[in-house]
Amino acid sequence: MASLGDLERSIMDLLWSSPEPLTATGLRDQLADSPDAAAGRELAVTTVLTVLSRLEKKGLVARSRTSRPHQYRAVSSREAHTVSLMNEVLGQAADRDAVLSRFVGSMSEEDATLLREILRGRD
Amino acid sequence: MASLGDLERSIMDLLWSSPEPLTATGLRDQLADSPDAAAGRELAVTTVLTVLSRLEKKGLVARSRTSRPHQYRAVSSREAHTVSLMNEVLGQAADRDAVLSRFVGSMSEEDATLLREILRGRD
DNA sequence: GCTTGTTTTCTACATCTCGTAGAATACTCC
DNA sequence: GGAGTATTCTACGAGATGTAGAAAACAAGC
Repeated sequence: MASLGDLERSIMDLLWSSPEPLTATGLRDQLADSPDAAAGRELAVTTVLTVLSRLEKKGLVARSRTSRPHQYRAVSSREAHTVSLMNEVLGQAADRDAVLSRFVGSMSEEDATLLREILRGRD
Repeated sequence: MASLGDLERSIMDLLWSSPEPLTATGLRDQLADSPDAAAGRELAVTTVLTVLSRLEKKGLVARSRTSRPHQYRAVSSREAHTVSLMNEVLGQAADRDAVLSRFVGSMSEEDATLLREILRGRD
């Protein structure tokens, strides 16, 4: 349940960045304006709607059907999603200890320091 | 470059678990014996060979061609692979700080303790 | 060297996902 | 109830994956 296609990701990026829900047309316009190579295209609105439906089915997007141009928003934040993915990956590992150990070993000194602080804050 | 299909994963699991390199036939037999639902099937050897070739192309498997039944082994350990995936996920996050923070927040007290010890050991 | 059994490569097809969008349908508002 | 706008249905191409037969390559004995 992890991977997203390029367009799916571009759309999620816009939704994650937007504090307000967006419409399909709004998204289409933002995609066209985006400097992002993977997104800077002139897409049909139906294309965006199709992808939004798929994202909704995947549980990443929620839509409000009350008003007519439906309003779309990300179900969870980008960070929450990233963490879900990390936990998904970590979850299917038999040996958490070894994985976490290697994970920490693979990170930069800055990240390690950051992690220490986060752990200090946690209770 | 992340996701693996069910059969690919079953095969990688066997390779990761085996201290010795395995042959296609050996893998086929182990797959047949496996209680794993996703793997407990009678596959043709050619099927296993096809998947092994794909895994080799993905850089997950290496094979020795010197002797005739080729010997296949995982290029890196299961843990190393898991960590790669975690870093891949984390790497595409703009805000590492927020992600790591949430990640730590999402873990159990045991894992947090584990993490503290790992960080203590690290220098 | 040729035959035979084994192993590997080539080729192929079905299914699924994703990008893409036209056709058809559903709404809304005047 | 039209006209315009928005959504759903349907569809197709490309790529990934599961699956395996046909063909080619190879090893070993005769």
